[in-house]
Amino acid sequence: MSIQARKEREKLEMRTLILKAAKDLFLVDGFEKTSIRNIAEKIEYSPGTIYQYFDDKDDIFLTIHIQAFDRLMALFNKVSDIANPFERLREIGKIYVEFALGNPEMYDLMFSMRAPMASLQAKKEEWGCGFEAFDFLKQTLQECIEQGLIRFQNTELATISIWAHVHGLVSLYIHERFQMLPPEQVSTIIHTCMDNMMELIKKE
Amino acid sequence: MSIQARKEREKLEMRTLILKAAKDLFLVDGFEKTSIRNIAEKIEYSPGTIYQYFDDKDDIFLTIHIQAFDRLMALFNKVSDIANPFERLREIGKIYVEFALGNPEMYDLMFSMRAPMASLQAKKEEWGCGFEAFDFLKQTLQECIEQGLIRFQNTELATISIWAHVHGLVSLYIHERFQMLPPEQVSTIIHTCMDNMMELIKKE
DNA sequence: AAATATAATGAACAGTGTTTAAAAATCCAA
DNA sequence: TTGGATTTTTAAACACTGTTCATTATATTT
Repeated sequence: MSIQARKEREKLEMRTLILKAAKDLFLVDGFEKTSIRNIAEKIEYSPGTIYQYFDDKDDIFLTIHIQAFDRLMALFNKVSDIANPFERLREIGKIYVEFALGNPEMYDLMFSMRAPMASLQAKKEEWGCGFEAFDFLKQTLQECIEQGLIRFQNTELATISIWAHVHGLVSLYIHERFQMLPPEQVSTIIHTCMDNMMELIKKE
Repeated sequence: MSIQARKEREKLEMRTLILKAAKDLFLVDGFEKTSIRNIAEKIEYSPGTIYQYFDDKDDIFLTIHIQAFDRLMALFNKVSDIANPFERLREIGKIYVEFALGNPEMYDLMFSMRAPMASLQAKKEEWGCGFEAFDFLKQTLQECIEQGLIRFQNTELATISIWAHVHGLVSLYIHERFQMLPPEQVSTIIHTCMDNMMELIKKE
């Protein structure tokens, strides 16, 4: 069964090759402006070959989408051992903002892109990492509430509210909607907003 | 000068006709999936004609964009006479959420769409309504701070923070990122989050 | 009515995602 | 090692896209 093993390995290598090329192009030119022909050209294969390894363009997106959530989740896990949930929350926020600002196109793919979410619905079983990240935040806030550290009673409400707040900040920034502010200050303003939010939700 | 006046009127009517068709299609199928040929077909003209009235697809988008902000601003003006700035803020929030949830595609065009923002930059002088809406919120928060009604010191920070919070909520909803929640509850959860936020920022 | 100016058209260009029949490469058994 | 079966890659084709432009049709002015 050695030759079959190699075949499967080669198939996987090809998939990885396509994914890497696609991701590079998505992050530079965006999802819409990246064509299958662009990806094919980059890996020096014909466009048709790509359809041997992926159903369609959305399938490529979906796979990258899942990988991105795995990456974010890996970053979150680095602070999972912080005992104080409020301090853990602060670090989660920092990681989230850093991730978003450092990978704006990827963040967009993860939290804003509209089109391919429908096809993601279909393959829901493959997609668990998104909920995982949400639950990680939720768990931390649960502990915050239990220890009476934040001005919230309902865990789910707190999770959504805080996530929405941070998402709103980075989302408006990424989509260039802070044009009424001095461009060089925007990045620091986001961090000030984060600190401010932490103070706002802190009990006492 | 009557015939020239009529010509100008006809030109404007044609522009309006194109804009209405484009808007209808944008809101149903989205910006990317709507083609110039679709718009042309809807108004029963050839695709080339559209380029007699608009520079390109982005130009059509930009015009609709401006009109949408005018509409939002008109809604805001309805509550401008509420004396208590905190209550005015509450109503602004309601209007904003209602507008976003009632016109999700249009909201997307206004606050999330990435591509055509670049060409908007170029025609910055025509675009004042966006800043107007931002300033309206800012003015209200300024009054809130002056009267010691909210737990904020900095007006600009408060404006960005609150805007981001609400934008985050409606944005995640519109982009279908609340799939971990029971679908039928999502809408009410957003409103609960809004009430919660108002309580959170309220002083005392 | 003829000349001029304006507006609408449809074909053309270069691009898109995707499908498919044919060609090339690989594998396996004789 | 060779020949047949399988798999993989390819290029062409299909139906689209935004945009441009020479031609045609319409309307206005002389």
